[in-house]
Amino acid sequence: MPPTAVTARQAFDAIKTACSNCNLRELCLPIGLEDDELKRLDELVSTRKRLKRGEYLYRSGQGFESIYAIRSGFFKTDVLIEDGRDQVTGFQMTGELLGLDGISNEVHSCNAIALEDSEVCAIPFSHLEGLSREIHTLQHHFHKVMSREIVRDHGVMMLLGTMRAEERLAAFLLNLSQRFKARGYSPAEFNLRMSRDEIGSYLGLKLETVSRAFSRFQEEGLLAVHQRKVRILDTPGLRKLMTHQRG
Amino acid sequence: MPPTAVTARQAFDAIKTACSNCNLRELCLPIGLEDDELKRLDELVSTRKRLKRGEYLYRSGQGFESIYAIRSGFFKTDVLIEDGRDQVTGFQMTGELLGLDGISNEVHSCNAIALEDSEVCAIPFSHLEGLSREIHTLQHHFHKVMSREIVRDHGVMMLLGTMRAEERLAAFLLNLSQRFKARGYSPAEFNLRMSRDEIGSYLGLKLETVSRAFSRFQEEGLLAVHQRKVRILDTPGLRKLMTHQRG
DNA sequence: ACCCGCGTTTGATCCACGTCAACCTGCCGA
DNA sequence: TCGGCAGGTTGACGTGGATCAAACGCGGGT
Repeated sequence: MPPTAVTARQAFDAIKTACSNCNLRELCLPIGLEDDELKRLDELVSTRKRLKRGEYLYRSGQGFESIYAIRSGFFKTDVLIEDGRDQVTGFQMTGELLGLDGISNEVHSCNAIALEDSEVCAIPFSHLEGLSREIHTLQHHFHKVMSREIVRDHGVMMLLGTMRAEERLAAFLLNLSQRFKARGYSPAEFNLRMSRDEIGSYLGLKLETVSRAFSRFQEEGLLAVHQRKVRILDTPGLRKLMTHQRG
Repeated sequence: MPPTAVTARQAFDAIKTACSNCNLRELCLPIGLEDDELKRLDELVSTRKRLKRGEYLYRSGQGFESIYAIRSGFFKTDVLIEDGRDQVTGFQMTGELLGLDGISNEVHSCNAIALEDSEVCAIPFSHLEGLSREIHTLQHHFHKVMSREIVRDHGVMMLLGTMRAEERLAAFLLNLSQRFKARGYSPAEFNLRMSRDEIGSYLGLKLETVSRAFSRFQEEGLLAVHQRKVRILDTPGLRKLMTHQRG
């Protein structure tokens, strides 16, 4: 089948937003939907949006009307308060949803910023609610996604509340590793999309502490770091460090 | 209308679980429902359950099938990991929902423990999903509740990630105060239902640090504490301490 | 190829909170 | 009434991570 066999129609289909031909459908909202249900989901995922590195997808205080599924790229969400403090509340990658925080008050309660050039599908929330009233599977899956976010947050609370610096970083790296793996990338070698400062903010540490922890892991042969390039050499070692180290 | 005018039927109605005559209906799931919708919600809130102080409502790992609305009492939720660490992830009071964490994996991911004698309404989750497919208002309200939980968790992350001990305690007390107020109790004077250790776990501090912070607030005239009895004397002072104190 | 600037690394010092330990206090049961 | 004890307070001391400061090195622009 030579390239010339690609019709205009096919080219259009390939470009247009559609869950049914998105290779993330096993990762994203459509999980478990039947073909005909998937077609209906296509209808509501109307808008696709590209963002350059550093661009805001939404800002705290802005009106909420859509949630966003990440098609490609990498984001962070953060909260900031008047006195200048800010807390990175999460890093989101391909297939994950952004904007769930906005549902409660119809206003976004954090900022979402692209850490690399990215693309998202905007899903008007009222449409999603409408469709999930009709498609049980979609409804249930959406509830699971929200619940998973709550569970994840509890994990971060545990991390921030009880772990020491190196344990936090180990937990962070293992989590990233596992998520890259789930997306078909190497769990052992990846590029960090965020700065030491952003990692620090997420982990409740200063960038110097993060940097030192990286250096220490390297000394101990747990991983190889060079700037933002990380190669994990000893996953069990990291895991042990994360759970054990008490007293 | 003398007491004898209370019929058996009315007495029964007063006792039986029913959102439509629950005085929490403005606080709890039924918010915004029409009378006829409220009646339908009554049907699904089938079971009421009493718990004594210290009893578990559910445990981490247990199968999930219901969420719970607190009718009266006070709870904590916590997560614990093998090595003995535990993190209190929240304190819940009248009108709040418990169990949202269980939706994601059909298994509870934390423990819920009554901190005083309490009563909850069990809401079978599949029924709730069913009904919320029919009642838009209920669906939307439920989504808001879940989203609010996410936003709350972000607030705790901010607290754990960026605040110093006294700021954390101030934030905690102001939050409690505001929630008591919303329930018609005094925002200035209340009894803590939890120990210093539990507060510490929630705030990522040791009980000694919590105790010292209390003493310091007392010295500074911000509040009067005696054991678990707290009287807030200077709300603006606490608020200032919470947001300002940088450098 | 060079320079400039930001993100990162590394070192020296400081301090908030943790740790350890003693003591206090209100409560409950005998 | 008393004794025991769990929870809370207070003090002395240690330490992990923050802070301050300096130097490094990579990437982008000219």
